[in-house]
Amino acid sequence: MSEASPVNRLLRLLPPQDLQRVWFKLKRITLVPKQVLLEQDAKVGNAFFIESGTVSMLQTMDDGARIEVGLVGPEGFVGIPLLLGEETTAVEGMVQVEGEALQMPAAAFQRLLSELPAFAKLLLRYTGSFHVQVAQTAACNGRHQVEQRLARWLLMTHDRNPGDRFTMTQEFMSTLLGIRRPGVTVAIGALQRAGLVEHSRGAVTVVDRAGLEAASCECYQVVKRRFAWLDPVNAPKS
Amino acid sequence: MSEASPVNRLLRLLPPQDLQRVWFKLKRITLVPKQVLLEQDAKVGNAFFIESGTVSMLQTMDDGARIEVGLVGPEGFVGIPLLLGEETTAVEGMVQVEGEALQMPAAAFQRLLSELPAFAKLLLRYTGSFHVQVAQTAACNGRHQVEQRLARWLLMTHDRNPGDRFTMTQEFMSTLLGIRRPGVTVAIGALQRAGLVEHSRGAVTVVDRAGLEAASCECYQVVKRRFAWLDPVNAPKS
DNA sequence: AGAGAAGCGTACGAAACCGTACGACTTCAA
DNA sequence: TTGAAGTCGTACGGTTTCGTACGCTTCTCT
Repeated sequence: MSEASPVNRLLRLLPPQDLQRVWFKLKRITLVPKQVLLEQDAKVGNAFFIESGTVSMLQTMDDGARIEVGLVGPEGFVGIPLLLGEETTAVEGMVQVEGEALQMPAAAFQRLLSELPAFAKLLLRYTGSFHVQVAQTAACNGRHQVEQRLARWLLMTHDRNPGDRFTMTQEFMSTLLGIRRPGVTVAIGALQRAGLVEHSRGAVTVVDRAGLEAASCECYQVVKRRFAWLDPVNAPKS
Repeated sequence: MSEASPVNRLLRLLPPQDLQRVWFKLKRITLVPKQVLLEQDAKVGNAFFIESGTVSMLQTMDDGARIEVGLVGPEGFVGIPLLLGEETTAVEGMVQVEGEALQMPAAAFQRLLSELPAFAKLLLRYTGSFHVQVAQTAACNGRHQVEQRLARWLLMTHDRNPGDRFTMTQEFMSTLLGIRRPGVTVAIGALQRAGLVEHSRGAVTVVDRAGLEAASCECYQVVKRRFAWLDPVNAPKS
């Protein structure tokens, strides 16, 4: 890889000389939907800085049910266990929307962490924000209704991807939200009747973003504010 | 404080010379039920190493509803935002069961983190385990039933406190679980009829721990395994 | 073109849980 | 002692969500 010009927000916030050091160890890869970056209870072999697309962090239950506990896009990275000194991960990382990532082997990642304090500091701060996202999801799952949660999820996905249309089946959304597939049909139907989204076979389009924010629970805003520190300064969405 | 002899697992796992350094900055305080250690959206003034009792990490919703997203006892500390370089906390820390803690001012805490790599490494690893606890709670809140969740919560509290009896109103439990108060009456009644617990006005007693584990969801075991690395070697509960 | 698979809309009874209310009993302070 | 507040058991209708099933449409492969 020649010139250091990442899209990833964390990498862009690095001091230029640190970025050079980090850049040498990165390999650009393609993210394919349903691709598993972090396998549950397995060793973490790489860290991934997302360049485009989104990755879902999932818990798998004993009965095989899965549910999303966090979402990572170009604002973040996958591989928190490496940063915190854990051998394995309890949370699975699966690609949700196709894109690209910059991959770094675990050994190189950990060496750079100890050599570049700014790098470590940045990733730790991201970890804190991500932690809030997971905590808010826990609260949201406990108290809020399906329609609100779906609206929140659409907004989070919208924030992390260009354009307003996402390839996404109801089946997949139902898994991430931890609900029945027909539950998605009903909830998304309600959002569509309200003129907030449009959906067709295997895709959803955000039509009225402000309306969608009003339809979602406060959890969206709470988490967004926590991530505001790494937003591009002059690039609000739409 | 004279001799460095903490109960707290994190402090006990420190190298002796590091513990000496840390010990000087600690002040022993009493934890009173409902006391707030970390105020939501406020600056974090101190870190707290729990010596006895438990502290709930809570999210407060816009409608005033609260719900627990994590639980800290003598195995851990309160103040993760300080470790990760955040100014404020989005999660409230409130004492759930009375006890004691060792308190350290934020400035001293951060200085020691940079001077004692083993200290920082230990707390980061704890943060990883705690993160799993929150993620599992998110999944649990989304998929599991009230009775299972209550059983899990009783087990987590039991692990972190001596004896089998806890002072605890149904009202308080309902808040932590994010459910109605009569929901607790019903759920705890079912557990009592099954001979797993006994409850009277303002208190719950664990009677059949193994049975309670069977009645809870797998979330309990998943999280417990993640915290096993800091268990006392020869002190399994009951 | 035809068959199969994938994705979606809808329906229905059942279960879980909610919001609320009320009464009984206990504790505590005046 | 007596009132007030705290705590708990119970009940009831209403809402949300579940589990499941079925049929329609669209896509894909041969």
